[in-house]
Amino acid sequence: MKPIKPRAAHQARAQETRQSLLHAAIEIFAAHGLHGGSVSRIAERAHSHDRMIYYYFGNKEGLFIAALEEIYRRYNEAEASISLDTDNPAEALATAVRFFVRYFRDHPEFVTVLNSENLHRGKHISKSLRASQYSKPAIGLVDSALSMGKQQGLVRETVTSRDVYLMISAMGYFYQSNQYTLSAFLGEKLQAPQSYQQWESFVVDAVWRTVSS
Amino acid sequence: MKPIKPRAAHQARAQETRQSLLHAAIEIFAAHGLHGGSVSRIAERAHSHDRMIYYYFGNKEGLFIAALEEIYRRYNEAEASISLDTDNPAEALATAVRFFVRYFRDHPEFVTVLNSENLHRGKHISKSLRASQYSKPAIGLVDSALSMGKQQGLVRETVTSRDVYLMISAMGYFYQSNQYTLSAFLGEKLQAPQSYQQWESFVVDAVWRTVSS
Amino acid sequence: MKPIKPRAAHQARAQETRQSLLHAAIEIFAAHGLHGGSVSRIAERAHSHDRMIYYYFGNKEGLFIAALEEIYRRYNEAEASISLDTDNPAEALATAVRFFVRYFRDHPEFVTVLNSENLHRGKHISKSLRASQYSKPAIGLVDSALSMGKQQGLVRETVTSRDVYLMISAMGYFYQSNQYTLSAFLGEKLQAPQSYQQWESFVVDAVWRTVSS
Amino acid sequence: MKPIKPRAAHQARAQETRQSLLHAAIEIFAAHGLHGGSVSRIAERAHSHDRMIYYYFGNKEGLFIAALEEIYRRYNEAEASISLDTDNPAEALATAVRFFVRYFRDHPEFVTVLNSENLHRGKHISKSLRASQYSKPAIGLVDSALSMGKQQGLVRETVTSRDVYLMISAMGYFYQSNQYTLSAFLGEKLQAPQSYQQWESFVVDAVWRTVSS
DNA sequence: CATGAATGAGCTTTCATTCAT
DNA sequence: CATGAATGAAAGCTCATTCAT
Repeated sequence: MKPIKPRAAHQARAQETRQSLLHAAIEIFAAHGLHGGSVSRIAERAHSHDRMIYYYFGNKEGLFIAALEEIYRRYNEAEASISLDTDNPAEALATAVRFFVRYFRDHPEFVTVLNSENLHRGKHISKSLRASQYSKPAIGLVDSALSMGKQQGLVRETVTSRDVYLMISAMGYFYQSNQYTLSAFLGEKLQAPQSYQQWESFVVDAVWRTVSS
Repeated sequence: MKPIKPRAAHQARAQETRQSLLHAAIEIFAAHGLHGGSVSRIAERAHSHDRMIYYYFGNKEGLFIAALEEIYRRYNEAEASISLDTDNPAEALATAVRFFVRYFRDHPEFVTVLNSENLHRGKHISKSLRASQYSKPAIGLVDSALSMGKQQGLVRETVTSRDVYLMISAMGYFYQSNQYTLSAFLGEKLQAPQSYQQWESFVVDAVWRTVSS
Repeated sequence: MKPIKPRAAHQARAQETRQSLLHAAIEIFAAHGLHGGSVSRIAERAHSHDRMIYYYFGNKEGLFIAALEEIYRRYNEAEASISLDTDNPAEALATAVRFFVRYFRDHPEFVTVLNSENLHRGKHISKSLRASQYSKPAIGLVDSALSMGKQQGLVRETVTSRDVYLMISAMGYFYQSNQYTLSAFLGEKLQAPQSYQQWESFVVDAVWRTVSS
Repeated sequence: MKPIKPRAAHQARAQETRQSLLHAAIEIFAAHGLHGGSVSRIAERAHSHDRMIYYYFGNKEGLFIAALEEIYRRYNEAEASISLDTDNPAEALATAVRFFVRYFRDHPEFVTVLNSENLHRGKHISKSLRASQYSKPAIGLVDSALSMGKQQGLVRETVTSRDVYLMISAMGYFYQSNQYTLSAFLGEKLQAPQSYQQWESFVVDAVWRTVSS
């Protein structure tokens, strides 16, 4: 018999190392960007060594691409767990809006890592094969809510799910992404519960007013 | 008599050096972020020397703060040049929307530098005295359009200019800021004239539907 | 009966791995020197793994020693295949000269690996037991040609085979070894067929003029 | 008056730093090759810092190129100091031979650095503008001795100075360059005074026999 | 016989910054 | 007002090698 257990244990520890490096990378990249986050700090946070990053991901860029794929994977996973009220289009859309807005609020690493990627003009995501496949589900959520509304005659036929998805994302993402400059600019702490609550309601309302007939 | 002219010439040259360093800094910070942009590259692009950055701005942080103030100054300056149609609220608001959306599109350095600042949790803008004074005018533009609309009974009384300003900014800013990841995500080049045009129209429409009574 | 065949097959595969590592090592060391050639690149070229180098050769130094022995072995093997014209000393010497000059030209790995070894002051060859036994045959070739010539009264008695061997080696080796700096220095591509041909003829002539009475 | 002294002092110290780095580089590169010699060890030996190498030479490659130029410069300088006996061609040629053979013996750094360069296929020397101009003088020495001999009818007309220069260089260079492998191969310490003396005499003799009519 | 995982030292290079004039 | 020289820390990455199965 082959020594199946030892090897399995070996691989398990290896996966653990890889995963902890990846998680640490997401945290560090989220906090300091691609340039600001150093491989040694990532390795340190993962209780591993610089060398392992090169072992598992080739180089820093490979690690960043993996981090990018992972945050997209989580985003999709979270979105897949949402179930919409199939009878009430307005409520379904509101649910979708709340999901997106809250996701951006509760996952600042998603926001900052994407900003880093956009600073680099999407150079890494274009190298990723997996990342592209993550797009459809997200739009799908909005699409199903809109389709429902169109069937019931509550949503205008000319509205496209692409525009509405962008609208929702924009309003949720920007509020989180630019919270610091906006807070200074508006003289108001945007992350205060009251401020946030007002904004969420406003977005739900704005989206429905925009799409409804 | 004092040699007043020579000193003036001296100061003029000094201002010139300072300005070219500042402009170069904005370009470099916009392209590579705060960490990615090195002082030597900035000095090189300005056809000056590293040392001059310390001479005029103290350190890299001081230069970044100055850059931040400068892009806000330009933003305000541009906004001040807009005049709204005082009779037609819908058109006035549309004009404001187009101004913002286009400003973000045409000034990517504004977007990327602000993203950098937000990555650093607004650490620099809070140290700037000038930056805070730049907030009011921008909102003022939206505010005047909304006030006009409210007077004419075309805009709902409960709508706040803060929310509408955020809505417009979000939709214009996000489209530019996240263009690379969105393009990969949606499988569509967002900066293509057609795509952009559709988006601009959609934003104008969405804003009006949101605020109108 | 013992499973003799399987073991033989096993050993054959092992020898194969060892050999491919050794050949890869010679290529890499020849191209980049001892320091420039890394064990991982050698293993990669041999379609094997770093670990195998340690398995078969102990460490990088052991591999280099083995490579050194191997190129000497080949050198000797090639020399053993030469048969000289026993009647004509001049022609015999010319044949020997051509063999050496061409060997260095056609086996640049011999030249560069030896240079590497000399850079390290012969540290490895002194550890090799086999290498020392490879010396006699090479000189023997020159020696037999000279002896023949002396018997026939065509070669001066005071000439030693050691000096002539060095002379031939020097002229053949240096031309190959220093081809790049010489080409730059002389403004002439030494490896061009014409240049090379002229040189070979010159060496044949020079050697005979030097030894003949 | 301008502060000419301070600046001069400044520049003097700077030149000193640059020179000590260059000299250290030649020693280290000579001892360990391009790859084997690390910038930190070079800086250390020069009582300076790594950073200064990049300040003065751009990168390691630039330093190596400068080192290459320097050893060629010295080689030329030494050659320029030789004066040949204008009446006696045989003695003039012997003087030239002795100069070259002894130069290679006494300047092993010239030999090993050139070997390093040839290992890298002349990639650096081709980037150097100065190096190419150093070629003519060296050949000139041989050329003048041969011309003299031809005028006096002592040297064959068909002999070219290129071939003779190569012959002399080869025999002097190879003896030094390959001393360690040759010593192991021949079972004789080549750098022992007796061995060396015999070789020098042999080369002087061989060259004259080769060129004389 | 073979291999995936891990290690620590070292590499070349770039960084923001200060010194001395 | 300006500059060349110098600095130390840290960056990303590769190295030869060993461990545990």
